[in-house]
Order: sequence, then C-alpha cells, then structure tokens
Amino acid sequence: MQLDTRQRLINAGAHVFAERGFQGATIQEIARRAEANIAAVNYHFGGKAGLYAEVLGQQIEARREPPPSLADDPDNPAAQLRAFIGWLLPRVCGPATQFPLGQMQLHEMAAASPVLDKVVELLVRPQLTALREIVRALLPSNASDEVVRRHTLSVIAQCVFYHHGAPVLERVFPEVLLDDAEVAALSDHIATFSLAALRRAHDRAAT
Amino acid sequence: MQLDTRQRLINAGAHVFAERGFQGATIQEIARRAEANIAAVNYHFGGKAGLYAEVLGQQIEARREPPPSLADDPDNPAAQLRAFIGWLLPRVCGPATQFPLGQMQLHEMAAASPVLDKVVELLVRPQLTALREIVRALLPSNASDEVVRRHTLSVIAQCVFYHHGAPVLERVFPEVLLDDAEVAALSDHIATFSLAALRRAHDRAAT
DNA sequence: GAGCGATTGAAATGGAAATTTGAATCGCCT
DNA sequence: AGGCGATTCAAATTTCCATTTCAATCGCTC
Repeated sequence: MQLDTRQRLINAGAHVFAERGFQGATIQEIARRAEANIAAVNYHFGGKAGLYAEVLGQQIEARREPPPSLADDPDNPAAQLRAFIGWLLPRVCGPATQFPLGQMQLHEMAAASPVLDKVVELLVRPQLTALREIVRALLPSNASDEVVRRHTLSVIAQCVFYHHGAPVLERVFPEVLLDDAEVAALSDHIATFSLAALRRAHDRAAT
Repeated sequence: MQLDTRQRLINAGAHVFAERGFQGATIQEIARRAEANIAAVNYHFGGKAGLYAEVLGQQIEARREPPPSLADDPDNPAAQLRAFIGWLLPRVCGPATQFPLGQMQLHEMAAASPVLDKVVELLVRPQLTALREIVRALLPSNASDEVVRRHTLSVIAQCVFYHHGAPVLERVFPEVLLDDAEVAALSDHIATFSLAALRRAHDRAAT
C-alpha cells in the first residue's frame, strides 16, 4: 500500500538528511525521492527545518527502548556488560539505511545544532548511565567516579568507533564487511577485551 | 610581521573550514578574517575548492612526523604502546585551534569528499600500520591477522573517541576539561586498560 | 453532482553565496 | 619618473536553492 505524502516525505528526508546532513540536503532531492512536489514540504512542515525536526523526532521515537541495565541481573555484571554491548553495537553500526539516526548524529557532531542536545538527552545519556553502573559493579568498590567514567568511556569508545570511523575503515580495510555475523563477532571481541581489562584492574586493587 | 595575502587566506581558511566544513564555510567569512578581498580567493586558488585543497595540503604537511614504531625498541612492545598512545592522543584531541585538521577530518567523515582519501593514505594508514605491529608483538605469535586487527582497532577507538565524541562528551560531562594534564592522564588510562586486555589475551593463549 | 476545505503542481520570487569582470593600485626594474 | 606585470578592489553576474504564489485537483459532505 502507498503511504501518504507526509509520511513519504519523512521517510525520504530520513535518508537524504542521513546522507548529506541538514545543510547539504536539498528539498528538491527529498521531494524527488518521495515522488512528491517540493511545495508539499512547506505545506506539511512549514519548511526544511520543520521536516528535519519531524524526521529526528520519529527516528528518536523509533529506538527509545531502554538498554540492558544492571538492575536486570545485579549478580552478574560481566554477563550484563556482554548484553549491553550486544544490544548497543548493532544499533550504532548497522547499515545506514536501517538506522539513519546514526548518520544524522554524525553530521550533527561535525556541525552541532540545537537538535544535538535532544539526541544527547534522550538517547546518549540514558545509555551511558546504564553502562556506567555495570562498569562500576565490575571495578573495585572504592573506585573513584573518575576511574569509573574513564573505563566506561573506553567501552563505549570501542562500540561507537565502528560507526564514526566507518568512512575511514572502509578505505583502510575494504575487505571487512560489517554484516550481522561480523557485528556479532565484534561484539564478542569488545566484551572480552573490556572484561579482561576490567578484571585486571579489579585484581590489581585486591593485592 | 605581516604574512602575504595568500598565506593569510590559508590560515583563515583552516579555521573556518575546521569550524564549518567545506560546504558550510563561506569565502566571505574567510576573506573577512584574513582581511582580504573575496576575489583574492579566486585569484590565488581558482576558487573555494582550490583553497580547501591547499589548506588541507599544508595541514597534512605540518604533522607528518612518523609515529613511534616497534622498530624503535623491538624488545619492549609494552613501552612502545604507551609511547604510541602518548604521541597520538594529543594530536587527535588537542584544541581545535591547534590542530584544525582533526575538525576538518570530522567534517569529511560526515560528508566524505575526495580529499578524505588523501587524509587516509597520508595520515591514517601509516599510523594504523605502526600500531598494528606493536599490538602484534603483544599478542600470542599465532594470533590471526583478524585478531590483531580487532585489538588494534580497540586501542585506536579509545584514542579517537575523545575527538569524535567531543561535542557529545562536553554535553554529558561538562565538568571534564581536556587540558594537557587530562590528556596525559587519559593517555595513561588508555595504555593501562589496553595492556591489561592484551596481556590477558596473551596469558589465556599460553594455558 | 454541487460546494468546499484540504492537498498537489508548475512556475515565480527572493536571497545568499560563488565566481567573473574590469578598473585601480602596488612593487619593482630600468 | 615611467612602464609593466602582479595583486587588490568594488561592483556585476550567475547559480543554486528555499520559499511563496496561485491555479488545478482531489475527497468528502450535503
């Protein structure tokens, strides 16, 4: 069945904004892909900015499920870390067509706009908070907030790298294809790598 | 002393392109900051694109020193890893005014252009190759290329994260100031974290 | 099927920004 | 000083794109 013009514009906008960012996108291209007239953008959304806001709102809404948190299984933080990474990685490094939000965020980071604040508060901060509690449970109980923060960011860094670094990675390692199997293997590697480092920090503090 | 117009345009262009990217930058602003006439851009560089290429060329040239490599001290790969991270981190997360190339690369990654290829070949690949040899020396000798690559990327990920993630990080952790002392502490953390993970991978293979 | 608000379409309008132009000025050499 | 190529300047010109306009069409109610 055929979606109405309004929704077709939102879908097309998601792809074009993801590819080119807000500035680089043209409503001509969006309208062409949506098989709609350019005037429809202004009619339905009041302008390019209105469409952008609407696209972002829908994208954020579409992936608002909470991440695995320590509360799910307080006695096994190592398993929770694996679960968290397995949950996050496909979300940040899946194909752009599947998760345009990631590409849009990348554009936002290069040219911050007010909507970046919205993305941070609604998406990034809850994820970071959940991960921090898992990491805290894996570190010695007297670890300072600063130490916990640095370890948390070391884990997150490995996950988002495959997203932020994609344009560079596919040039340096063109043979690596980020399909589902590769993402699963990566998720396993990142969890093992991080747990090894965290365990060692824990052991060292015990001596 | 006063630089000539050509060089003033390149310097001003570096800042403006770093802040706004190629698309977002206007030659009006560049000319204004360089205290030059907009026609000078076309006269000296043939256009905005020509100036961009020239800025990028100078920036790449300015930081072409080779990274610490395993050949410097083949018997102590752990120290080499520390040296490498201590070398790379200030280069990727220093202030934008000091290293505009980082900001420009971020813009490039969000909207890849032909010059990204140049950045990758001249800067990224040599650094990645050097780090890979260090990591290989820290892993069991029978580690596959794939395993070495993943561990290498886990190390790099932690370094570039503070650059790519800066706009988000300063919103989530506004209290963290990336001054020289913090960069040094981070460099130490990343090296310790990574060495712990690598050692553990090595020990596990030995059993 | 007539009327009417909601939507769509093609063609203007307007503004911002890159590029071009041609005259004015500078630096230097004789 | 005078000439000449290199450079700078202000003022067009052109291009690209968002937005507006207004006429045409659709979908629904009476």
